[in-house]
Amino acid sequence: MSARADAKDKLRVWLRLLRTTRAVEGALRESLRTNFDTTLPRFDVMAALVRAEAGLTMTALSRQLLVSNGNVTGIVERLVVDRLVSRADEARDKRATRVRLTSKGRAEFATMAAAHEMWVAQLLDRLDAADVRALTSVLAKAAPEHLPDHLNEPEAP
Amino acid sequence: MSARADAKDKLRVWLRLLRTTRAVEGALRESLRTNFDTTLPRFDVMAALVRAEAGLTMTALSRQLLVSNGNVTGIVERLVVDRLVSRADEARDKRATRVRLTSKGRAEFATMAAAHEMWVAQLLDRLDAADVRALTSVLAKAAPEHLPDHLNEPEAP
DNA sequence: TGCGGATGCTTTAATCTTGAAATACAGGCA
DNA sequence: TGCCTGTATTTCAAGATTAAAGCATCCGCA
Repeated sequence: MSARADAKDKLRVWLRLLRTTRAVEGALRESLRTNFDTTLPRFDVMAALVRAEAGLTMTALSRQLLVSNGNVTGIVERLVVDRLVSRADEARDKRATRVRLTSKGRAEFATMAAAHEMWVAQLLDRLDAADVRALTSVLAKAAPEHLPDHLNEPEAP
Repeated sequence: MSARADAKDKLRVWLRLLRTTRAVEGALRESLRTNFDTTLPRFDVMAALVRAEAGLTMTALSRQLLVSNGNVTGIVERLVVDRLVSRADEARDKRATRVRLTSKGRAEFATMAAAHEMWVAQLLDRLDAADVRALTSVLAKAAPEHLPDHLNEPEAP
């Protein structure tokens, strides 16, 4: 196959990927809003934090979510106001802040996460196990780690 | 496989899908900014318009891009200021507006689209033809048309 | 004809998002 | 020690995004 045809096929599949992702994201956003009165970015931040018992720095958060540093500041700020996360000075590095889920945040996230998992399963209802495996393996090859430099996330310390 | 394990696998693959899409989108956004001093939403609107010789209404645009109607108003407004698209009253329906690429818009888009296609091909470099086919067929099953109602786009008149 | 619900669009407030600039601190090295 | 560069974070301006409200128009139907 010519490089030109290959590029066209990749463009087509990229557009399809983008469209599917947007549709699923939109459905999840709507569900989060109507059921829990919250937003996708807030959910994403809490999801990143729930696995980090000891909390994460702002930079670790922004790298994990692939969003800008300034963006995280605002989302965390609003979560702090709602007492869902807390901030504490990092002992070893006076520049850094350690962000953690509060117990309230942990409790609320648990409820939302269960619903979220169910919604995703419903949205991807038509995919069978083989589809999921195929998708997983293709995405592994195209994964962010293989993309240009500035998108790469340095390994944890 | 249990429904529960199935749900977990779907959640995992969804997170991977989201992350990959974000990484590619981020790279494309950066390339558009540094090379053409424009943004992804502007590019998306122009891409939707380039295939519609006769133009599109605001609603058709917002449905095609899966974004809200109010959002399109703002993006088109800025494109009009830059003389890349034009607005005209729709003859048959006084509520509607028909948006078109100007010749300047068409020319600028042609240049950007060529680069964009190349960038996408590079970003998806590691996928071979079989991967692209597999991805296409899986996404076809999970496509937006199969997602909840409010995400569906009614067929053209 | 005229009513009533539906549709197309814009506006608004709130949130999200980015990229760049500014501030503060860290760490290596002369 | 003192500087220089790099890192962590916040702030800012501009743009993007949504949901909801409001206005104008359309269309089916009594």
